[in-house]
Amino acid sequence: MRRNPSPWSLMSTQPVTPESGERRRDAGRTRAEILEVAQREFARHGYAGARVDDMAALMRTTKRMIYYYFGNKEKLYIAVLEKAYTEVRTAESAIDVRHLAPVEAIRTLAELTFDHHDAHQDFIKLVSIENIHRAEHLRKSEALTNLGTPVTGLISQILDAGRARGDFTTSADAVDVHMMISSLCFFRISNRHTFGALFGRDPAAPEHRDRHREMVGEMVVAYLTGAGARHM
Amino acid sequence: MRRNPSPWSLMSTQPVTPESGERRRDAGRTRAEILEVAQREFARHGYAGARVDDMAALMRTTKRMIYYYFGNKEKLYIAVLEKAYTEVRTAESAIDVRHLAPVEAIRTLAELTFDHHDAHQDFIKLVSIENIHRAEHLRKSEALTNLGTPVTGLISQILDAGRARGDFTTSADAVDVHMMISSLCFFRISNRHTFGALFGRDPAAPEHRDRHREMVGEMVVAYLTGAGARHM
DNA sequence: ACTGTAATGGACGAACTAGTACGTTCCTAG
DNA sequence: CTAGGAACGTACTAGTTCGTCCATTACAGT
Repeated sequence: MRRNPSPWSLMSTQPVTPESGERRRDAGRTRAEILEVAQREFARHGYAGARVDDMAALMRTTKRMIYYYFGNKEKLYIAVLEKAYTEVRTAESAIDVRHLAPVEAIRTLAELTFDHHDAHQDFIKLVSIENIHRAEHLRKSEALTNLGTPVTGLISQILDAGRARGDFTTSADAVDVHMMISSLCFFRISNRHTFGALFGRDPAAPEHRDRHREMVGEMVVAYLTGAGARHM
Repeated sequence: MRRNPSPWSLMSTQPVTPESGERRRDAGRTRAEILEVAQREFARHGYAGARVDDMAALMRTTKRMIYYYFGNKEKLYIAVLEKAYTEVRTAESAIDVRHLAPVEAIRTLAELTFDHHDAHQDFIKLVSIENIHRAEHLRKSEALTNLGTPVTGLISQILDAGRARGDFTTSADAVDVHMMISSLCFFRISNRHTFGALFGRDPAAPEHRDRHREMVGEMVVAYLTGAGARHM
């Protein structure tokens, strides 16, 4: 039942014996593989729908190891969430648009967010699943609740700079702007299946990506620069 | 274990004995109550997470009746989906913005969509759940796949009229515009829990509703009327 | 009243599923 | 080389969960 019988080398917690080929026992590799398979299975079937036995069958180790390293199904799920969120946050903090003028900075930020969502569809599924469960697992994780989000700070700076230059007319607040950008990037991935079934067009299909990316950037910029305003 | 032991009268398929008080046997009422409870439970726990036994405990009838009327869990779930989608589609087809000028028509459509999402959060959860399962149940329902969506036709008309008058500058297509509007309305409900946990603000809280409604309308109008354009 | 049938209830079973008891093997420190 | 613990595998269990069997009751038409 094992898959991928070919030799391979994944991350190892023990830097000793680096190039020595294959190890029979490698806690780091086993842990990593469990997390990898678990993420795929949870994303595919939801929390309750994912089966621990099925995960075990998809791994090069046994179910016993899942419980050895993670204790129970919920802790495994939380570990998957933590890993996924941490990766996302790492990528997010690498964004640097300080060298750009406010309008192009916010547009670039929106487009990078777009690309990031497009490239991490499993993560989006996990977030959707977590929302169905009212974020009860996310709230149990100190690692995640403490992990602040620097992106609103960045947006706040861009908005201030844009208002100072007179480019932005709205009094919009950073959290709201971030929410709008996320909305536009998230939906076309999260709802691609129902939307596709009802409208005959998979919104996450590659042929729409470039057009949608530009639309998202345009919408955000158009809103902030205040066209079509119904301001008093 | 029964709840609500008080007498009541819900919809009945048999119009005979209308005011005669209580009926012991009423297929219509039983069916309706099963669907009602099932919708709540599926929305709360997801498809796999919802328990048929739990539903039965929440009803004034027994689990046997669920299987008597719906056959199995999946068919019950599909019936819930069909009911929810049909209700939404009915409300949607009642929208009439033909008396408005294009700009205000699209803004009103966006705001009505916003209010509709805000008022039907259980439906949004069902859609999220269905997307986790790649819309496999939705696709099994002829009633749903045949049910075309008139909203894109409406948007198409508005876009044409707006372009004819020179109000709209974009070449945006109706399905894309509908997707953007849906994105903005859907996300703040579907992701309220994770977003709220990470940013300390529940985006679906009542105190943000009016501001967000206006933001959504503004974004759509601003985009279509083409402010901040990076057009070639 | 009477009878066929739709509607209903309760108890049960087979299969599944999270989690564990216990024994074994590999790796490394000393 | 050799403990001793970390890493691992097999087989199992206890509880859950979907679905069904069979008996029973209310209702409508005659």
